[in-house]
Amino acid sequence: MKNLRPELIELLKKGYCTPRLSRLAAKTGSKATTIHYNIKQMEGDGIVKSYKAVFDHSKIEEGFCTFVLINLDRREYKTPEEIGKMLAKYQQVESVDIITGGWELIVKVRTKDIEEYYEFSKKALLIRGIDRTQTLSSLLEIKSEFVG
Amino acid sequence: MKNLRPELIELLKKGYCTPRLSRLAAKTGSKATTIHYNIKQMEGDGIVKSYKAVFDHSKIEEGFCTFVLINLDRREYKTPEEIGKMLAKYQQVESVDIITGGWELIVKVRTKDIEEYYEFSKKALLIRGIDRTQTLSSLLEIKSEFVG
DNA sequence: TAAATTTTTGAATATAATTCAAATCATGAA
DNA sequence: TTCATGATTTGAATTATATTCAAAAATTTA
Repeated sequence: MKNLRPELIELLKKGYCTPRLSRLAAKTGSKATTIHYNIKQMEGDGIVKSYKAVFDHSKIEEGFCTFVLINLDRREYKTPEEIGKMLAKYQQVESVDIITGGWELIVKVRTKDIEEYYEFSKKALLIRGIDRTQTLSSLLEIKSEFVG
Repeated sequence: MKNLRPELIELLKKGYCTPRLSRLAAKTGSKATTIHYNIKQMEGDGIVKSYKAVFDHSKIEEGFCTFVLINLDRREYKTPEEIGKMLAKYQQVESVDIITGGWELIVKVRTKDIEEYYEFSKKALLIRGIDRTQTLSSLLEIKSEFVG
């Protein structure tokens, strides 16, 4: 008998959820069929990309969160987009943005703890094309994607 | 006949979604009742906080994204937590973290455009307790919460 | 104003979630 | 190892919900 949680968490992070039409109908005062019609339309228009679960990061081995500011090495002629796409492949990386200001990239990383972050940084950040990085560790998440 | 989209978007941002047990069952090879049991358990343990929709920000008046690094004014004796909680109240603020490094706070902000960001910054960032801010505008979101 | 289009609705159907009792599996004490 | 206890999985029955579809209402266009 295997532990189903890890697999369920991975699937629910990406999708495998669906809107509750009847609840939305009750809340908005419309009929469920009307909600259905409107939501299918939003899905078709690409407004809604997916439905997913929001987790308590501290309870799924993602308790350590950092923002990494990245300066590229101009001599390597790598674009921010190329480097960004490489970083985006890591499952620890929650977001990657190309930015204006003193850095080319900002990356949000979630790991279990500082040790896992160290291992991540060695393989992901010590690469050709990245000149310098500045890691900002989150001490407290006051607000995050989920407001509840 | 009112446009239902704005209301639906607001509700779906926070919740009003539910896992698709039968799909998860098919995917994992377990029975739907087993998935049900396991997910209820995760909900009870506080691992799952909610189920929500993921939107294409560019299609819901949130096309402009910035990261704001904040230095507090020590003379005002406000804690990062106090200032952070004030900022968290704005609906344009996606996340607020207290961080280590050269700044006390990092805030992720989503607005329709640069004009709305300017209005936001005037009322949210020009307050007692905040000394200096550095705004990093996202030019391209290479990866964000949703991977698909 | 009429015609065409979009949106809402109700009724019928199809799917899926939930409940619950029984069976299976895992764990630890004797 | 065996037995007893608790946890997890399962199947059957029920309940709730989503989906389909044709018709009605509302809106837009000509």
